[in-house]
Amino acid sequence: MSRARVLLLNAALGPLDYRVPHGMAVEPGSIVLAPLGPRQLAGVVWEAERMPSDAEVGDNRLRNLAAAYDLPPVAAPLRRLIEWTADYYLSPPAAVLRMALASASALDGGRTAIEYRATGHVPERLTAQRGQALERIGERQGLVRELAQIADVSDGVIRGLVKAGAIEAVEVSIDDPFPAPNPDHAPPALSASQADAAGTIVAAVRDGGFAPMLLDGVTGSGKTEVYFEGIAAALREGRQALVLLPEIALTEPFLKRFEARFGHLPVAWHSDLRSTQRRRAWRAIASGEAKVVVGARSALFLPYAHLGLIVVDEAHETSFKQEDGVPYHARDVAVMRGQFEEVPVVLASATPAIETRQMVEIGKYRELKLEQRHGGATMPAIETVDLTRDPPPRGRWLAPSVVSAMRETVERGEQALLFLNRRGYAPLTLCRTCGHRFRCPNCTAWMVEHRLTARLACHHCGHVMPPPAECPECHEPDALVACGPGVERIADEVAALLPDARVAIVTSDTIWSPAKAAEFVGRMEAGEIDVVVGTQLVTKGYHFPNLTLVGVVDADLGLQGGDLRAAERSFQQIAQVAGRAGRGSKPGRVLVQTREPMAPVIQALVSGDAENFYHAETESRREALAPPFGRYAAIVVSSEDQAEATTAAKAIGLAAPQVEGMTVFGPAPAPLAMLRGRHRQRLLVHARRALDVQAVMRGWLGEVEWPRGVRVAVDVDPYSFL
DNA sequence: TAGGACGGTAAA
DNA sequence: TTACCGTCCTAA
Repeated sequence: MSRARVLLLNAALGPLDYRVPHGMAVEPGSIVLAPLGPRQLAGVVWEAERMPSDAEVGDNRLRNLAAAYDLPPVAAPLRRLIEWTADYYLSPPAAVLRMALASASALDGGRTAIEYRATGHVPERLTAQRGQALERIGERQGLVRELAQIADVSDGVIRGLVKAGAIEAVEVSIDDPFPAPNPDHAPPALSASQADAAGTIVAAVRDGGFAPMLLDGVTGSGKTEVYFEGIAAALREGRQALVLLPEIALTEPFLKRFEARFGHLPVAWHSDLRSTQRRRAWRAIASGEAKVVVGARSALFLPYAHLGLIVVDEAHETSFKQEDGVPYHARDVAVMRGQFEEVPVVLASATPAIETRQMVEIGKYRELKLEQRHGGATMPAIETVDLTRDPPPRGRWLAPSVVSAMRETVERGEQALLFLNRRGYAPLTLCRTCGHRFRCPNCTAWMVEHRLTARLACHHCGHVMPPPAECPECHEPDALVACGPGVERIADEVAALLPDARVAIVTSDTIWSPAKAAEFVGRMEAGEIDVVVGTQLVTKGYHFPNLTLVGVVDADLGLQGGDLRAAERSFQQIAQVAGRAGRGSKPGRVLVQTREPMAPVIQALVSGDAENFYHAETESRREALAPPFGRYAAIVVSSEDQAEATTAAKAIGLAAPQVEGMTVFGPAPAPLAMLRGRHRQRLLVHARRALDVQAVMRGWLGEVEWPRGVRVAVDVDPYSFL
């Protein structure tokens, strides 16, 4: 009897055994439909020996598989990746599998229509009309109505011929195919160092095999053109290429550049796709028809038919770390996928993460360096503006020197960008009379005022309320004041200072779709915007030749909170936003407002001596055995009931095993002690590199029980300590 | 006694 | 996760 172990799309369940009915052929990787209780669920056949199940189920208790989908099986490298990801991030394999089978409707088939064509069989009763129809239709194929028109007979005649067996129905796909990008459409003229780097990537793609590379080039050095050559090589080899971008807002400029280079658009994959687009893209990826896929991190787990290259652009971006569901880091998983698929992986960044630099250092990744900006552009000069010496007037946030630089820039007909990583108008609303602060009822967070949409909003749970007319505590009217700046408030300030300047606000509130991003890019390029005020959304990817001034409104913002990566992240963010300046023929200037101009991060930016800063950061991490020299894992215990969360967290803490090389801190209230109505306690686990911390934690958490309302989430390699 | 809320458990 | 079952409670 033939049995199959199936991993179903049900995160709560391990693999289950089924009987394979007669006439059904399955192999490891086959996508199947299996009965589960009263329902049917999709799943994938797995090697039984790799997916141990708790107890063997006797043959007599097995149920038959309901169906095998007519789809290519999930290939072994992807199955290994799913196992690895589940194992490393302590997540259910089924939850990872769900990301691979991303679209339930994709399994059921593409959009089809029924067309008809002649079979060659001559019907018994061959009337004049039937004869005419068959003669005129010949080899042609089409809908009943179309054939009737061609033959100049009524629909009935055609239907009669179908019944008589002279014409047959065929199911055809009516999804338009994705046109294949052409590697020879418009090859670029590369600089010597670009050509060098491109040559290495091309060779790696041609040779095949796992080859992790860091493409480390200053902002504006033309990294995209370089890895495009790798994509061209993959296309010539008849293989697929995957490009991961950190934000869907960045896909738009990418698509334009891609189309200019390859003549056609790549296939886009992101959370904003409509279900029909998603289904079509998934099927094209699985069949191999989709040659180049550009997408957000979720594109990483798709079942590529012949993958030849993976590119992670802006690889230092923290948005590659997924925070909910399976908490994986797309940059790290991309490298693992490259290893299992045996294909090169290019991590592109102007400001690589310390983890990535360390891999270069120990010789695991090859480094491709681009030291110069492309096309003769120079790196912008970075200057500090000491807010303690050159302070803005009361109630304003732009220092006089920044204002005059901005004025000059706009008067020259050039564009300026002000960067502040704070959405909305003001981060806190306060009652001047009684001191009441507006806080979110569900989270440990202030309600942020948004004037554009006229409401207060919580940035963590989405709770909104209308702007209050009076203080809810003391009922004093006109006593409420907005505290601190957000991008909207800076935009107001710019409008007051330069009344004629055209100001655009760029945040996830205004750029929430690729279409919106395209519109913004278009207005920027057409010169319809003088000053952009934006959050981290504008720090990367964009290329505006006429943008010559960048102002960083608050460089100290990112250094708060004592996060282990705070200094590194500040450096990356400011270096990236500075990199938007002077990308064309005109030189760029960057003004960084800070209260601590002597802080190492700021000094590193101003002096351009990043190496020293990185070296110091790396050494302090090494000393603290912080990543990548050691590992952290966070255990977040949450419940709607505060006492329940605390009790469960304590129980987990008490059950912590004594293991050499592992230290457990906490429990303590998590940094956001309340989030979306759930009280949160956190334990932080630190482990030496060599320790199999996942195995220890599996054993540990497997022993502890907690009540139904308590959720325990493990985050391996957490990014937000905040 | 019907019906609903809740908790426990099986699903192959 | 979802479905189902038993228990307990309340309303009628």
